[in-house]
Amino acid sequence: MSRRASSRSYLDRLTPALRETFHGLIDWYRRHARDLPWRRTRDPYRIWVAEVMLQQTRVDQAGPYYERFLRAFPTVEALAAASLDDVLRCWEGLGYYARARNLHRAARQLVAEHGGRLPTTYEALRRLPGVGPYTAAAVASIAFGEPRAVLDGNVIRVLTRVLAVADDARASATRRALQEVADALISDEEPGTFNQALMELGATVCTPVQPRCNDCPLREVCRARAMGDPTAFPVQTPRASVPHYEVALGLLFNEEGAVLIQRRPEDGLLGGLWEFPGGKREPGESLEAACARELHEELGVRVAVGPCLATVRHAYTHFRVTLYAFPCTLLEGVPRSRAGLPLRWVPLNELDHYAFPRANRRLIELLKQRRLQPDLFGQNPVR
DNA sequence: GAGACGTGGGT
DNA sequence: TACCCAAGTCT
Repeated sequence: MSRRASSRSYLDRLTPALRETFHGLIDWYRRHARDLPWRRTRDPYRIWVAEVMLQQTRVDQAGPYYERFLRAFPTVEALAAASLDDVLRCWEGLGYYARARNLHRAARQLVAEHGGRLPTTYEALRRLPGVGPYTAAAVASIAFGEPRAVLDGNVIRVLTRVLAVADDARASATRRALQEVADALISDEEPGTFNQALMELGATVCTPVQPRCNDCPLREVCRARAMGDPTAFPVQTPRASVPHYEVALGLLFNEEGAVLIQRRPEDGLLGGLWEFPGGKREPGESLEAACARELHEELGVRVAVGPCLATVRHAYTHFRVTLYAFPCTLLEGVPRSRAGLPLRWVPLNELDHYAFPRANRRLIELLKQRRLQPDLFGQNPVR
């Protein structure tokens, strides 16, 4: 079963009949393609934005963001001229915020060095921050007609099923061999359409669960279907379970009723987004103590911690958190970020002007609902 | 190469 | 509830 990684290949499974059937995907696509916003444009910038938004993101979720983002930043120049905060605010809720930071950085790079135009080749696109093999192939083929095969989750699923690939689909040797197959199949006349056809098939017919094999144009040549259980492919190793953290957040109000927020470092998790100060509870520590300790460590102040006002649970990719929000009263000191992060006092009705992580935003919504019960805030009036 | 990096929907 | 995962990229 296992071969030397350097020699792994599935090209010998590409029979003439199978190649012919794959070629028919372009016609299938013309009849079944969904009408999606980014399929109505030839503008390379718009196609680029769409492909970045679609990384690890469902079409239904990206759709509204795509429209809104391009209204706000209709051109490379407009995106380059915007502040990162404005870009992140537009991206809030879409996740993987490095995509927005890289898009912004790449736009500035293009304006500074490339006349604000997108590169027209795979190799040149690949050099832009946030543009990996998938995005470079997608933009090069769809916007510029370059025959470069995309290999995304959809294509991997379709190919491993049709060819009954029993190797771990996440292994790099398998990826390379599948890329080789996709390169061998792609249409030289309509590479962009072929790429989208293969992805569309994976997204709408050859789905992870309950694939619609009876509607599949590849059903006659699909080895997985012949074997009886298409969902046995792609073969992947199960993920490890994720840790769960408890995080105490401090709601520190000033005399005007504004609350203190701080901006996260621009690299790493949720980079560049704003949040309430706080941090993880340590073993044997109460949540209230964790809140006071974190505010002391981060802001150099001593606070009295009131009763918990709200909790939010949230699942990230590789861990899980529960947020606990505590109203805090300043006892000693003036808040200053020890890490040199930007701090700001913000009236509750202006929190919408800042990009927050989803879990923080849900917390804000809960607190707004309780504005009519000022006693909940104890000695910290909301108004 | 393995792990970091978000979020929402489906089962 | 808990787990899976979706048009990936970076380090």
